[in-house]
Amino acid sequence: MPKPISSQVKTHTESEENYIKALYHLGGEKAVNNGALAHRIGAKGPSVTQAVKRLANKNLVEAIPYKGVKLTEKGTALATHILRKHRLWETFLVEKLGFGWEEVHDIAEQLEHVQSPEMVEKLAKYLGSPIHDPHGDPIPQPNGAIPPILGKPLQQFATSDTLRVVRVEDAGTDFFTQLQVLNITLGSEFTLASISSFDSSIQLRGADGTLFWLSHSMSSNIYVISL
Amino acid sequence: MPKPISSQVKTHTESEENYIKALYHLGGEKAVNNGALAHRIGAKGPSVTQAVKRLANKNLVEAIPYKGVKLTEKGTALATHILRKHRLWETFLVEKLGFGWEEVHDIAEQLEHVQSPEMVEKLAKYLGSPIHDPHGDPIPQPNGAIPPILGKPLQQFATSDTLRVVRVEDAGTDFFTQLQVLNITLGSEFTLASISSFDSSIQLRGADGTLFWLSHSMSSNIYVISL
DNA sequence: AGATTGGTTTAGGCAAAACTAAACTTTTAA
DNA sequence: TTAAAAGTTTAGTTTTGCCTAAACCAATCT
Repeated sequence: MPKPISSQVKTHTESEENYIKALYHLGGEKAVNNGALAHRIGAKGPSVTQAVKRLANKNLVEAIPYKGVKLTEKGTALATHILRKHRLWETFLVEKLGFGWEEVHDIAEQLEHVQSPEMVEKLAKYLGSPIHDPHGDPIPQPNGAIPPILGKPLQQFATSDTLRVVRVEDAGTDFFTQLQVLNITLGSEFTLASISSFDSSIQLRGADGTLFWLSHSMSSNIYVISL
Repeated sequence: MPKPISSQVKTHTESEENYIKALYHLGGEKAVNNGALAHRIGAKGPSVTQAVKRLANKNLVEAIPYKGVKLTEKGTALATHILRKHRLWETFLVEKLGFGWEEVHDIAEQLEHVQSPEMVEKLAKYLGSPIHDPHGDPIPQPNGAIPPILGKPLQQFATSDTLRVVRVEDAGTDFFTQLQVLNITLGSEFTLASISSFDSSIQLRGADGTLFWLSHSMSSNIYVISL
């Protein structure tokens, strides 16, 4: 068995990839400051300063001390590629393995670090080359292009509008279980029955006529289109 | 978006898991010496000595200096679980994504480190709870039980036996491409036409009557059953 | 403007995981 | 049975990636 060496050719560490992801999420083009990055990563300031130096050495970011960090073109390309993997895996976990929305994030966070370009494209094909993941988030394409971001928050619509849920923000387990309780999924359709002028909570009427209220913090994470 | 911290609960590092895997492969029950482990992992002696200490602290192995290392019960359980993941992922890559035999090992080596017991079992179910992977190797079951190891090397059969390929050893890319050239896959059936007394190469007759020779190094990695 | 506050960076530690060189066992062979 | 060869461990270094404490810049508030 001529297989002595584990021939993994990892071009980036997981930590590096996590920083790149965080920067993309927080800033995109714009510069991000140390504190925000530290909070997002879940590390302390000095760890971030240090990590940023390593990333700068690899030309993944540009940093100005005391000012902020931003992704280079190379860094942005890496970020979208990781995001592509993350969202493809989330799609796989939900559509093929039958996981619920709320369960897939942490697993996809591990899977996204697996490095094999061929696998990513075979996976995409296997899933039917989706352009949105189970939460409705756009899946970056192989060339880095980002499909349209669907919908607007419920608040931005008016009473008696007919709406369809096209995207939900990943706002933690409690949010998702509440969605499940209310039987709201991607594609659900409602009419906007009323908006409370007191706390801006929203009342919806389901297709079957049932009425229910959504708190502001719920509705601000639900994105819809008007039909 | 209350998602500041990446909540990966990794109980073992990848390096640790690789050592455990290697020990299982080399020794199973028996003790393994430093050199063999170093060769298998692709590291030098001192790195191994050090790693073994870390593993011993976690009660995954028992080590006697200058004598050897062996897995504890806990270590063996971890090893079979990793092997289960590895072989399930290989099955996925071949059967669902359409990869060839030879391509999947390195990718599965990354996927096997993803830690989510729920995912492993959903994946197994999704694949039809297989007990052998695409190479014919047994997939350890959730309780740690190892399904039967199929077949014996071609050498052990006699002229005019009718045979079916049930397993191939993972002997590197060249071996697999040669199999492909010869159109040999799991389930292929042959009769053993002759055995060279000179170099113990083997001549097979395919179902369609075609005759061809296999070198000893090829045939020793092909496992068959007699029909 | 000057001082206090807040955010950032440097300095110095620690653990994992690899390495080389040197010391130390164990085995083999004269 | 002792000496050389082979294999293993210790000692000390490196890099990644995190930490705390202390120093340092920047922005605000009186």
